[in-house]
Amino acid sequence: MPELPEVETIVNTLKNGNGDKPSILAMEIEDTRLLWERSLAEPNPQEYKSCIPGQKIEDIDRRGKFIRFSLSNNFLLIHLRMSGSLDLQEGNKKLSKHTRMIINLKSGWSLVFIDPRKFGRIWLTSDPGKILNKLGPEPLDKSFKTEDFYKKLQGHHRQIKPLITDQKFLAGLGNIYSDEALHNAGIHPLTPSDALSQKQSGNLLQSIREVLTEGIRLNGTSIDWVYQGGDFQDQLRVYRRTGEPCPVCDEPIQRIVVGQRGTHFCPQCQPVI
DNA sequence: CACGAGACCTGTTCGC
DNA sequence: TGCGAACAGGTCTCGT
Repeated sequence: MPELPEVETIVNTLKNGNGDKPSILAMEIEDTRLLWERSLAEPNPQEYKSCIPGQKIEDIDRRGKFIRFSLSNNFLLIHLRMSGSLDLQEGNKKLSKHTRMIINLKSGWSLVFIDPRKFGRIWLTSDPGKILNKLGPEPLDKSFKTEDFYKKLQGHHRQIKPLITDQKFLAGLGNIYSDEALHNAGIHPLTPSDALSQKQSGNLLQSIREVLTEGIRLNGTSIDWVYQGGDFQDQLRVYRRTGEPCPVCDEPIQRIVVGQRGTHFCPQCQPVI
């Protein structure tokens, strides 16, 4: 489900609080419950349950689509994959049927991991780098330059869409924002990465940054039951708009499958190279 | 190396 | 209305 803007929104909400919900920072963990064991990637459930209590949540941040909680003694990483969500709830609230893990806090609040499709994963580790260091650069990192992006594109001969959604190549883009960025940049999703000019590469990186920044500003994209509270769905130009007129040229938006993902583009604005 | 297919899962929407 | 197919903000592993 969530891509970079949705994960960023979730992290900000937990960190700063939101209306009637407090910040989770500095809260101390009472205990944890694991309702679907396979959600836990590491360590084993017994070790997990014994290591968690008593630790304090000292910081929360995002790397790619991973959420990282810095605890007193180690780190909790959560990847929401397709359908995961995190919510800070009052301890006595009735649990959703799809709750997979709960962390009860001494404050009386509980951090609840809900994940209907069970694809999400949780790691408790003292070495988060072993997981996070595989990720490519952060697209919004200003030290990541256009020339770096161009060189990286030239280093592969791959279809551009699957390449920019490959987390080892670039961290954080998924199906929605890649389709939107490619449309914004006027690049066909099947274009070979090393066929892009310097100018096109620059346009693409700029488009990626624009859609992500706007996505974050609007708290992410809410297109169905999976993620609520965002407004970027109103800005979508091609994603899930098959047959609708392109907002730029009125040509009907087409849907094809690329790298096994539904892919939406305008045949007029995004010509095949 | 690049790419497609199949797995992992459950829920919603589409098409006849 | 009903029922199966298609589809869904992701990623891994295997075969070609």
